[in-house]
Amino acid sequence: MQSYDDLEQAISSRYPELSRRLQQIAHYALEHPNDMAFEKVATIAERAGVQPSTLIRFAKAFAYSGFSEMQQVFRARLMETTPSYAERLRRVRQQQSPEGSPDQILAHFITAGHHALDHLGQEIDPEAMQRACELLASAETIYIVAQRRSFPVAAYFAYALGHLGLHAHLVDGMGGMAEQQAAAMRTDDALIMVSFHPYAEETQQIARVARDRGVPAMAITDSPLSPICQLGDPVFEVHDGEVQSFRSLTATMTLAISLVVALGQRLDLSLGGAGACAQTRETRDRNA
Amino acid sequence: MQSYDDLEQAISSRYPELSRRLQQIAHYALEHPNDMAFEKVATIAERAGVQPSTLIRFAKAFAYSGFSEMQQVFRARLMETTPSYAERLRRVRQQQSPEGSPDQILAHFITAGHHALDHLGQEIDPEAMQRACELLASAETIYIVAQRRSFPVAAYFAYALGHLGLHAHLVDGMGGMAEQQAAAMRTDDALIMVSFHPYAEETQQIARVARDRGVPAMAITDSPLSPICQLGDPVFEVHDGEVQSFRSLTATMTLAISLVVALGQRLDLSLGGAGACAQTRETRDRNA
DNA sequence: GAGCGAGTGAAACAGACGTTCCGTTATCTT
DNA sequence: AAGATAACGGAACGTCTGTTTCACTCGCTC
Repeated sequence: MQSYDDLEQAISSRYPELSRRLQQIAHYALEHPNDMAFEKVATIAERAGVQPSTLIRFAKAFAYSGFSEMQQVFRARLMETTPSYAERLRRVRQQQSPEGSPDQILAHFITAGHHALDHLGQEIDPEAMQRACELLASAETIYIVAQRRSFPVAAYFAYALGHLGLHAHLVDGMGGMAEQQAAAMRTDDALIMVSFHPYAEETQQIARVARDRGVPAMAITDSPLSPICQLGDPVFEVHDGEVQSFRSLTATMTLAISLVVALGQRLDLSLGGAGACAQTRETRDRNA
Repeated sequence: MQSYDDLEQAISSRYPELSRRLQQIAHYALEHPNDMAFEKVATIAERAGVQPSTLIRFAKAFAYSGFSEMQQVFRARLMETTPSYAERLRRVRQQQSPEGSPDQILAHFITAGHHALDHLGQEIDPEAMQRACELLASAETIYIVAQRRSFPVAAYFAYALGHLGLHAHLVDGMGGMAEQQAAAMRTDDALIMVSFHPYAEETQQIARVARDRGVPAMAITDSPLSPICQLGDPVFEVHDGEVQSFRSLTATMTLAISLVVALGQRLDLSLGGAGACAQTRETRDRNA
């Protein structure tokens, strides 16, 4: 029982057979693992509303020699993955521009990526994701438009949606035919727009075409002031790290894959179980 | 001096004026903050090679009432951002397949992204990044090849390298002309290959052409068993999260942007200061 | 309802801990 | 070179901590 995972599981599973006071401690331990790691027995006992001796009984009930030995497990939990992550976040907060050797630059973007992912989780509206899934699930054909720096995201959408067996059409503007490609959109289709500052004109153009033709459109962008904000619904605002105009697409790509997988699950469910599952597996083998 | 950031900065800045033993402790404290948070005075003293009393002198030198008070700062550091992040990582380790509502799926990929970034930092060889930069810096034209799921990475490379003012050529195989496009490669060019399981045949084909023609080639792939491992140098092995065959490109894209920025910095340096800087800024404004 | 056993609370104990103190050593000044 | 000052090592001290012990209570069984 040296890992916290094991201990946590043991506490959970043996909870019912514990005595009342021991349950009280189990409750407190799982809810305040930080206290368990740092505080003295007396402090924890007081906060949990038990006697210090009961804490030792608790530890012994889980085969530790005493409380101190159990406390080591709670401390190890804080040491395992944490320090490097928190450490690096701290660095980036202080030093904004990446400098030095290539691996220092890599370390910088890794940290910036962590940051972006954290924010992504906090800022995305669950209800908007739900709406986006429904929008895409009911579309006959899905058009995707994104230029320049956003283009890799579009390429990813096109590839992944194709894998779900959906009709996905990448409006790449090849041969200057973007608007002609977009002109084929119908009201039972859907459009995915991705655009970041300074917002390529071509993308806005197609967004307006979609609005005029009544084609439902969702958007991924970087600011509520973005011109495509009024042209899409739902709109996802993503804040990726940016350095010297080079935007890391970490958060954006994560949002993209999440949408695709959520959509895939929704389609599986609506088709119902086994058959759909087989279809997914069949699709899977065509990967590159 | 209640935040770890302040303490760290104070230790760094006052380091020169400290006595020899106190410097010894300063060194140890910054390198082993975990020990400082958890271990007893005697343990830390032994590991740092000083007497316990010296540790108290150290703490008092930074205006703490004693060692214990200073230790609280090191402990607080571990509590601040940690639990949620480590907690989520733990969940993902247990539950591999994402299920549930769209935002739960998003949360899953966010955590997987954190994971992938952590590993990226540990696994990438700094020396290989250095070599890759030199390779790309000295190339006349940079060719990029990647198919299907890897294609978004190639698109990103092509866009970003173009922004550095380099000749970047995306071998997209349009119209089945991939090999003809590749045939233009010369020995003073360079090739970037990106390929993940199951390794598109077209990419391997072009990799062989490059080898036969003596064109230096770097590779990003997902396994040492990948067929392009022997065809490239340096080779970067990246382990992105994968769910139901949908590969999150988080780590790969982070590596890509890092390479590009490191390369950009190298070019700036070799061109020398102001002029190159202005060029970068000029390029910046053309972004989309 | 009496006897039994596990569970619990509170105080006592032994050991460890952080801290202080003082003799010694090193470093810089005059 | 000698003194003065700061730094240091190591032992001693008093406190605090984890643990143990034991008396007591509660809940069950016969």
